[in-house]
Amino acid sequence: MFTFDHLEYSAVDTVRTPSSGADIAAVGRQDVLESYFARGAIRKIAVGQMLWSEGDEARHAYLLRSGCIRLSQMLPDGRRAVHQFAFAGDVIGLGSIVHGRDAEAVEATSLLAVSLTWLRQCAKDDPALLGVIYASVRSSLRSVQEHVTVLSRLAAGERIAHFLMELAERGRNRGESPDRVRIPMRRVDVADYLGLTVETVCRTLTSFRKAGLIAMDNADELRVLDIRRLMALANGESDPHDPMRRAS
Amino acid sequence: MFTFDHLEYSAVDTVRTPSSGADIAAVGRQDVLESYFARGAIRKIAVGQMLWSEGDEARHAYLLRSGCIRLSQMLPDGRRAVHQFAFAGDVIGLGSIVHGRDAEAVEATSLLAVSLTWLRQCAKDDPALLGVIYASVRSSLRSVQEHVTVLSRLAAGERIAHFLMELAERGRNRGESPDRVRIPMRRVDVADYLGLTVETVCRTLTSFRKAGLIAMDNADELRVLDIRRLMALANGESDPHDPMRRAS
DNA sequence: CGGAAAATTGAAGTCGGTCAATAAGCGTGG
DNA sequence: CCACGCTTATTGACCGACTTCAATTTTCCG
Repeated sequence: MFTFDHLEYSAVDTVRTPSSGADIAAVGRQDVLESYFARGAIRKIAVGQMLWSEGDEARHAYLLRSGCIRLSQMLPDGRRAVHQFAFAGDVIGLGSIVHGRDAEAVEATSLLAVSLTWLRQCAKDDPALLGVIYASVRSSLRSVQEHVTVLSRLAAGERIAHFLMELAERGRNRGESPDRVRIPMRRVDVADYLGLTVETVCRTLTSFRKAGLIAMDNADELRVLDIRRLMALANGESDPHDPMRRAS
Repeated sequence: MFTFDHLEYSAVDTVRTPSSGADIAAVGRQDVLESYFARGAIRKIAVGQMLWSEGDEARHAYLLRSGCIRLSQMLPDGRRAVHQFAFAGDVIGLGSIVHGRDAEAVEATSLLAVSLTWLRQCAKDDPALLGVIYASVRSSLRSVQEHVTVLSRLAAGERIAHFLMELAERGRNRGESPDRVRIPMRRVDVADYLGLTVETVCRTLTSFRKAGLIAMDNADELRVLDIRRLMALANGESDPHDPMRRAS
C-alpha cells in the first residue's frame, strides 16, 4: 500500500521492496546480491527481444542496469497477462527452475547476467547469499500478492492510479523526480498488466487529465498534479461514487 | 496449467506444487520440512478464528494437518481479496517477516506450529532446510502468478472452472476422489478469491449444472461430470463463444 | 515525406454487478 | 421433534462499467 506522507511503499519485510514483483529482488539490502552480479557478464537486449521464453530452463539470473523487462504469460488463444515490469536495479530470474512465463524487453535494456549454477556454488561458501536470495523471492511474493488484490477488487480508475503510483514510487527509488512519471511500455502492456483493454487505459488516462489529476505531454511521460487523490484511488480509499474510479 | 490426461498440474519447478499459493509450501520434497514440523506444537482453531492478522509479526510457520485456512487482504472500504486457501499438507507462514494479510479458518483446522526463530537456528546446522524453505516460497510465487493470470484474463465461467479444477487437483493430492469435489469455504470466499460476486458464483455453478458439466447434491460438494470441458475452460482453451464462459 | 504502428476517441453491446426477493440450511431452545 | 430466527445460497430483473468494433489522429522511423 502507498502512503502519502513519504510516498513510500509499506516496507513490511526486511527488504525494501519497491513494488517490484515476481522474480524481482528487493533493491535495499541487496548489496550482497549486487556484489555477485558485479562479476557477471554484461548483456544488452533490444526492444522486443526475448530474454527467455516460457518453458525455458532457467540458467541465469539478471540484474537490470537500465531499461525495462516485461514478464508475461500467454493463454492458448492469445490472451496475455503481464505479471510484472522489471526496471533498473531489479533482479529477475531467481524465482524458477523452469521459467513459467516470457521475459521480453519493453525498451533497450542492459543487464548483468550470472549463472545460477555458479550462484548456487557461491551460496555454499557464503551462507548470507542464500538468505538474500530467499528474501528477494519472498519480497517478490509480496508484490504479486498486492497485484492480486489490485486485479481482484479495484475498479479501472483505481487500477490505473495504482499503476501510476507504482511507477512513480519505483522511479523515485531510482532517483528520478517523483512527480514526473515515465511510462516506457506501450498501452497494450499496461492493459495486459491491469487486466483491462487498451481503450479503457486510454480513456481513464484522458479522464484523469480532464479531472486535473495528471498532465500529459507525450504518451510516455506524465506529470502528477493531484497526488493525494491518486493515492486515495490507488489504495482503494476513494469515495465509491468518485467518477475517477470508472473509465467512461 | 492443468492437463487432462493425468489430471496433474504442470510441475515446472523442482518441487511439486499442487496449485498451493502464497506462503504455501510444496507438498513433494517436503519431507525435510515435515520432519521439522513433526517436532512442532499442535494447534487447533475453530471456524472464523484468526491464525494471524495483517500487520502481525510472523512468529511461526504452520503445517496444516486438516481443515482449511483462508489468506486474505482487506481494502479500507471493506472490499476483500482472498489470495489463497491452504489445505492439509500445505505450509503457511514462511513468506513474510510481517504478515501482509489475514489468515482465518474456513473450517475447523488442526495445524503443527514451529517457531520461525527456531527454524532459523536449525537452518544454520542443516543447509538443506533453507533450500527447502526457499523452494517452498518459490513454488508459492508460481502459484500466485497463475492466480494473477486467472484474475487478469479469464472470464467468470473460466475462473470458476479453474477454481474447481484446482480444488479437484489438490483434493487428489490429499488422496481424495478426483471426481468428487468438496468446497469447504462459503460462496463469498470463492467470490473474493476469483474477483467476482457471490451471485455470479452461484449463477455460474447453476449454468454448469444445467449444461451437465457438474452435479451438485449439497452446496459444499459437487461431482465432476465433464472434466474435459471444465479443463478447457480452466486453461483458457475453450471456444470464445462457449456460453459457459459467461455467468448469465 | 510516407507508411505503418500506436494512441485516442466514439458508438453500441454485453458481461458481470447491484438490488431485491425467495429458498434452503442450521443451530438454538421450547 | 419442531418452531423460530438467523445466516447462507439461489434466482430474478435491471443496470452500468468495461468491452467490442470502428474510425480517426498521432507518433514513430524508414
